[in-house]
Amino acid sequence: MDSVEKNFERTLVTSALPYANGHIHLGHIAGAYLPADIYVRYLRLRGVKALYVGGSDEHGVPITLTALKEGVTPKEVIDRYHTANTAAFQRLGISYDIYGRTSWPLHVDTTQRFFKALDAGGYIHTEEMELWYSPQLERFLPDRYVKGTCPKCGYTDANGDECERCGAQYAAHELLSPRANIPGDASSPVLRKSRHWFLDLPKFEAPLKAWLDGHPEWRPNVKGIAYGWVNDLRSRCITRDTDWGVPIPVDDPDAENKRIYVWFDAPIGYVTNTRQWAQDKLRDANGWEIWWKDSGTRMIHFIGKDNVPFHAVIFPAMLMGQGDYILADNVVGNEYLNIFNRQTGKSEKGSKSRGNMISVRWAVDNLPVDAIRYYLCAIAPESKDSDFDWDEFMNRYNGELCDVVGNFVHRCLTMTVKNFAGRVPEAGELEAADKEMLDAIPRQMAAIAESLEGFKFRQAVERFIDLGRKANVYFDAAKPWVTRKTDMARTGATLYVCCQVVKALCFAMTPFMPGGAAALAATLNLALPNNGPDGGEDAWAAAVAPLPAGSALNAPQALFPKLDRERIAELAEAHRQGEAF
RNA sequence: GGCGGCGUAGCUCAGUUGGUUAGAGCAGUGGAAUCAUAAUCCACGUGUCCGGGGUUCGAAUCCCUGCGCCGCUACCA
Repeated sequence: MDSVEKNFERTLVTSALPYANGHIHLGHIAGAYLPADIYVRYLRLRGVKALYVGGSDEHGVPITLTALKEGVTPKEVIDRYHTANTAAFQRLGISYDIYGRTSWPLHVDTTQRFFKALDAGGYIHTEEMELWYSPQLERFLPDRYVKGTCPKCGYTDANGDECERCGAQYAAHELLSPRANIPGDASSPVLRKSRHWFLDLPKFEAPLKAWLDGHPEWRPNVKGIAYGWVNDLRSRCITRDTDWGVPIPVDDPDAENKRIYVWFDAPIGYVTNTRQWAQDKLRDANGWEIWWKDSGTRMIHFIGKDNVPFHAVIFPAMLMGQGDYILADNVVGNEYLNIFNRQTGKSEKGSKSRGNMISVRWAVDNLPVDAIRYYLCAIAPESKDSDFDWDEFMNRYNGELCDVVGNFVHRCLTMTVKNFAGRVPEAGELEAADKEMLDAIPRQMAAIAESLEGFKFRQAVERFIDLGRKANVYFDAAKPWVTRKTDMARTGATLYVCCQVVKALCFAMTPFMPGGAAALAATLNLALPNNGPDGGEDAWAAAVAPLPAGSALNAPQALFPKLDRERIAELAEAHRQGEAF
């Protein structure tokens, strides 16, 4: 909590912009979205000024190829997925302050400003390249859309510039028997010359190293990948032969049929969307600048590991080239969530061709949101890949969230409401065990906060469950159902203490399970704060203040209904049949 | 090939800057309890800390090396 409050006045949180060429799935959520959302919800509870920015990434060649295949316009493709993904995030409770689009007109301006500043700084030059061109489609093809025979080992399914089998890398013209890797394109691609714009990454080597050296606290996987790049920087092509993207802001006929590379403009989308937010919400065209240019802003990127080079090397270099932008304080890169296949006993990478993806829209149609959030947080792939497994999903949700925490809350509130007329009892005389339990509350809350602030979400949710475990032990030892028969004052003391735990649990669960938290807050007649980017009261700190004796309680309901084994088996089977997308 | 991450109990994983008999949850066995969402609590662990070598009074932790899994390798977004 120190680093959040001591050094920074506000926190800007971003989640990677999902590509608007498909539905988001649980793998995306576990890595880049749920941890970010939990973090932001925590900051808001603490009253920290926090802005959470996301949006759709809507440019690039793959979208145009999807449009081509379906016989629709690229605009129709991005509208479809932007709408679907916006709804999916909303239903899962991913609480963006703004979920924007790189197709917004404002984004052309932001992107071109970035490009021009880099150009003016001498960080951009042009080079002539030889690229694959499809005579049939009359367009250039990125390497991923060209296959052929490896010149080194003869593998017939080699990529355009690299062989998956023998690992060889080669120039485009060395590939044998090139063919387009696009359904419906039977032509043989040919090489054509094309002039492109390059970002001079080597010029940023020293500042990038200094910046990375200043952040030893980052996750090892992120630092490893970032240093790997920074120790061998090369210029990077930032334009493409396509008409779907931001026009290159140069006065040059060669730029006419080209656009800025989608990977250059995607992270700039964070800036655009902040600008749009300031315009819409603050009605202040300059209101975004404090979030990007003031040293009091702490910027945190949440991404999957595939995104590390862009967020820990390229985008920071682009920001450095602007002159007046801040850099990220942390890049929280996650590994991947795989799918565990019970039939084979093996972990599988999620892929469309395998049909083993679980889309968010399918998940929220069939499962409680809190259950999804709980499980995905509990297995977040923070240091290595993890597996989604149906049996584990049910066992952990039922056995931990429902049985340990949910049931504790329920047994405590039920007894209290029945025996004390729906009010928190008087504390009366507290014994050693009571005081110990009360003392454990702030201790455990601090431990959860420490985990969250260190981006250790699995640990945080585990510590949350631990508070429930401690409470059950206390409850069992105090035996209020026994003392009730002989000593109502003692029973009242026990339940008073338990009610304090329940209140803390309510606040502690808010970032992870906002649905359950809202239901519990209603039962306790507590108001959870609704802080926004302007910050507010530190409700997390207030969570450990006691719920006064006499406070009215409503009849409790099960916060987290248990999942039915047969229903889960049905869903697992549907998933196995490829119906979960 | 180069680079990075990971390898700890049947399973999933924790193990700060090297320090007493290496921990938790789940599963399993036995017991207690009956307030509660048939939910809880207590007891029970002979683990080659992936193998090998080294540094050290002392290594799961640091160094070297081998093996295994995963990923990246710059035109996949």
